[in-house]
Amino acid sequence: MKEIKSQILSGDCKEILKKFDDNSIDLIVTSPPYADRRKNTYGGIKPEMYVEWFLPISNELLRLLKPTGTFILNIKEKAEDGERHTYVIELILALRKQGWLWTEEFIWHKKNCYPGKWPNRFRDAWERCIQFNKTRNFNMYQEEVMLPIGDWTNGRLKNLSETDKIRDNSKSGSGFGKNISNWLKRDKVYPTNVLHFATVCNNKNHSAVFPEGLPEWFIKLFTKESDTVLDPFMGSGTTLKVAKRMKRNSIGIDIQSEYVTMVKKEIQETELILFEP
Amino acid sequence: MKEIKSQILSGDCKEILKKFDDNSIDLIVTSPPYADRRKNTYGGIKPEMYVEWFLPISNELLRLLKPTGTFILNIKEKAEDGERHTYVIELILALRKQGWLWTEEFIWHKKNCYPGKWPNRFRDAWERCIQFNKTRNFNMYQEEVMLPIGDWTNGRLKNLSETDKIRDNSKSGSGFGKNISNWLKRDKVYPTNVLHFATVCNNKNHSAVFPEGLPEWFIKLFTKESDTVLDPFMGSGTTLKVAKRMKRNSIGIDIQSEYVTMVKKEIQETELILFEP
DNA sequence: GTTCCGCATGAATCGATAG
DNA sequence: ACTATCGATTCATGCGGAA
Repeated sequence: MKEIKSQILSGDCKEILKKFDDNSIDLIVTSPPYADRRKNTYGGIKPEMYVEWFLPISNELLRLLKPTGTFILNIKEKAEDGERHTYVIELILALRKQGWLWTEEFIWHKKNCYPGKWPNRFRDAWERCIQFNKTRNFNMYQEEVMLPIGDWTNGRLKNLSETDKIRDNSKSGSGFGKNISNWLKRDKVYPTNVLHFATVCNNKNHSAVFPEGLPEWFIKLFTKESDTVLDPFMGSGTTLKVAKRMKRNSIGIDIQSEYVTMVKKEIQETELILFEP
Repeated sequence: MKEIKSQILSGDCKEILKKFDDNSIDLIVTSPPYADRRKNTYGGIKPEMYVEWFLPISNELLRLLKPTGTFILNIKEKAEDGERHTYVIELILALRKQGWLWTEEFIWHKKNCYPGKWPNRFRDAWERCIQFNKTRNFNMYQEEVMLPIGDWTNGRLKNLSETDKIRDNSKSGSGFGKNISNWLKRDKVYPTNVLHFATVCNNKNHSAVFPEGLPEWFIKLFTKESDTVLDPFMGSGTTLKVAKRMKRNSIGIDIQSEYVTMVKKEIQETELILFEP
């Protein structure tokens, strides 16, 4: 059995990332601090400075990602003074200019979003999970994230006549009829680019920014066992915990030492459990 | 009873819009031709030219929208050569520069999205409904789009025992128990910025780009009766039909005269039905 | 009057082939 | 090399006729 390693490092990822080799990471899943002029965590990056602040970091990420690797950026712009900020879409443009390919934008639909009421807007129930790649030949293991097929098959495809099973696509060319018999055996479908996950609502002081299901989905989709996953803004370490459980090597970085201490402790506890008889 | 008017005009909206007065429209809901789509009907605007093509039109829209009005733009960028195009997010930036406020981005989750399979991406199941405003003091009638609350209340009511129902009935004598009627009153909740609508896929005549529920939702939310709704890219006229049914005045424009003829006919039929004894 | 079932269709995307 | 066309792939839904 190959050993799985979890590295947890304390400090500014802009500097720490420089220590890692070129083309060594299979997947980056991260949720960087959002621009916010009010809060003081991470020094409170101002919206106007966000792109400028992020580009040196993403430049390192581009260097150390494998050509077959993927970068998933979970982010959502804040509303301020009645408008959505533009720093996220400006960041997309800047990252493309930096050499990234903007492959896709997944929507994370937060089924139980934060409560609240405002006169000019409704509750924000979605975030962007933006997919960037270094090349067009990235790894994607689509079968790993297939879903149970919709209920419509129960009442519909259950009992097709023999003629339907034989029927080819001579009539319409719509394609549906061609391999109709395949559908009888099928019980799974590929997902879409809209992901439904409930938010985490724990009472701990260090709350996770996303539920475990979110990094788990991307780790399944873009890596295999023994691959290496990086989260340069580790926070409470959700990505790391999931990576470890799924037998992926992982690297987590955070500027706040209390997070680092906490995650190290939790990961060690996991190790103890894993090696118990 | 006030008369409700539906104006249906044929031609290039860039020119026709010039005829309308400043500050005369309460809501614009439209789905312009997407880049490189509908080549036969709109000539297929090249992605690189999209912003340039749209800005003169949006300039007119800005002029004729009331200060309290709202502009909803339904659009989605295509994937090409392995990447998402950037013209939509460039358009957002350009519209802000033109003077629009980017208030919100609603997600239309298409539950029955187009099928297909590719090695590098999943099916695209969402579109943007981008909200722009002229001022921060736009009208928003949030109560009009409240939703029945989810399983929580349903389950609660469903699980009430017979004795509970009888007991409550005996107290009030009004058919519904006091407690139950309280639950019913509280049976609504505000929606979020994620909208779930199936796409239109019937085997009827000209197909609509969005289901009636979509413009209906925005018309409820941003207008009241006798207000005026505009769709400069009318197409099969979904927005117009819904506006008429909801007693809003409406203006529809399309460059294709066959669409104009068709919608005119359908709207007239609606009138006949409305005025029948 | 329901329920069931056949059928067509949809702002899709990629890769190969042809001009 | 660059563009246009075509085939292959895939899934949830509304409509209408039948049971």
